[in-house]
Amino acid sequence: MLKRAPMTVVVRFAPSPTGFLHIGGARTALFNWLYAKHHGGKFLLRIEDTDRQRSTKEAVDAIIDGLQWLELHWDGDIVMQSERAQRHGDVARTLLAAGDAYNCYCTPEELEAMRAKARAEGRSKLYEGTWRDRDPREAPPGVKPAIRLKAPQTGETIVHDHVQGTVRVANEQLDDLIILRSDGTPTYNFSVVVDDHDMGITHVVRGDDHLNNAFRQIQIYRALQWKVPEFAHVPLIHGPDGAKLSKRHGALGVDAYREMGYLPEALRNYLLRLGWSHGDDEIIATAQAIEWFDIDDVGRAAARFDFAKLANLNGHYIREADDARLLGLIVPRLERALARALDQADRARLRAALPGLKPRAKTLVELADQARFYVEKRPLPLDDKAQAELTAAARSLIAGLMGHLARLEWRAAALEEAMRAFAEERGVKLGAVAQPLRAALVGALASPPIFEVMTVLGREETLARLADVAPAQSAV
RNA sequence: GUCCCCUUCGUCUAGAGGCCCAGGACACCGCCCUCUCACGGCGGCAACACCGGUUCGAAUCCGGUAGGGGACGCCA
Repeated sequence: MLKRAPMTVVVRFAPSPTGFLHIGGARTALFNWLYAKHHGGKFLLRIEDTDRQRSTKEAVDAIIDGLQWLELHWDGDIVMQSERAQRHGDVARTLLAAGDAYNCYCTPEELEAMRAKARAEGRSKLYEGTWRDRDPREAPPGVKPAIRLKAPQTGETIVHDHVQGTVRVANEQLDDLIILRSDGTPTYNFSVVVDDHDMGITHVVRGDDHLNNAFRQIQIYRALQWKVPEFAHVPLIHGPDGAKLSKRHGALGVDAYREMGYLPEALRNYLLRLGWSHGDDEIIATAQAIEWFDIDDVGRAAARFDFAKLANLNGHYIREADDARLLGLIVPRLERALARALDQADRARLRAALPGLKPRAKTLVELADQARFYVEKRPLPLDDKAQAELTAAARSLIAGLMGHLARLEWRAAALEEAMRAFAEERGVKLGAVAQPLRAALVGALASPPIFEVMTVLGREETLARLADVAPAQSAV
């Protein structure tokens, strides 16, 4: 007996380029990618651009950029569905020749009437099979026919779905779908089947808005006598209010998340946990996800998008991120904000400041924002609270401090020791010294530890910033 | 309207008949740490949609109800 070689998994992500790569699509891509990696299979990319009206080059680029940013790399060349129209037409005509499909000469008006009638009668089958058995010689002259599949009229079509379970529908609910339009172009459901077959797709993992399409597609596979692939229809992502995700709540392109300062690994981790879990684990590195992921474990219910949780995860990954990498990510943001290029000294200072900045930011936007004071040119802008903190008393206290600072060894520990001594000498708490210093050095009342700030800033810059707020010479 | 799917804390989820008067995480609220803000630690609030049934026993199985979602194109 012939032993079949273990099936190699081949999956695909097949977006239609009518907009950016949105977050739901990103998750579908992630699940496909993880499934392929887990099984040592292939992850292919196919662009479904058969709708020439709505497909754009920009959208194709956005999808490619998005996948690359998320580090979801595909295998082989990108398949452009539009380039396969000839093949689709050939297969459709094969079906026609074999009698498994037929020409339909109905006009749009006739179809519209049928639809209205079906709805009025509470039927889901819209096309009545008018031309299914009618003699083609009765075809009205001058009307170009569309080709319809001669779908089974009895029995049922069953999908053994890896996520949804066994779903069945009576064939009498389904009508004869068009596979080739009257202009000769293939329809979506037909192109998908031909392409998935030709690409050797073993597992179709996609959004569950396609579950209904699976029935039609299976009928096509059967008519063609092709092996039906495995299916896994993953639930859609909803907005915070439970309604379909809209732009307002996060149906943004992944490029928007990048702009908002999220790290790709954080987004991957977040998207992974939306609808899938591994016990109580929350922080799951990609390598670990590849090891654990199985499409059968994806839940069937739609999940709501939650920015707070994404932010929390992002904070975690920022803390874990390499300083050099973060520096590279925030420099362009700072240069934009400051409207000037950062030099080596600026970069060195930021690099030194990063360990203290990291635990305080949830996004790169926050990180850059909080790092800004380190490279701001004097005189440092002070926010309202810092302004209020710098009372006359606080300013003269700073003036009194400057003399000490000029002589100190410039190390955080030594600075702290000296400040504590200074505070004690004056009979005040350390905070009474630290907060005015922070106001003057940072321009705000929240920052990394003030002695660390002073160390990173250096003696010269520190004293200069203090001098900027200290009362003129004679003050004590 | 028709077909299909879904329903555990506010949110993401664990849970596959007794381990659960339901566990974790985020968010929120306290406390601790502390020069501020974070991080971190500790603690708290908070859910099995509803109604029947099966069973000695149900979040887990079955049926119904309600609510939500998706699909119904010569769009993809």
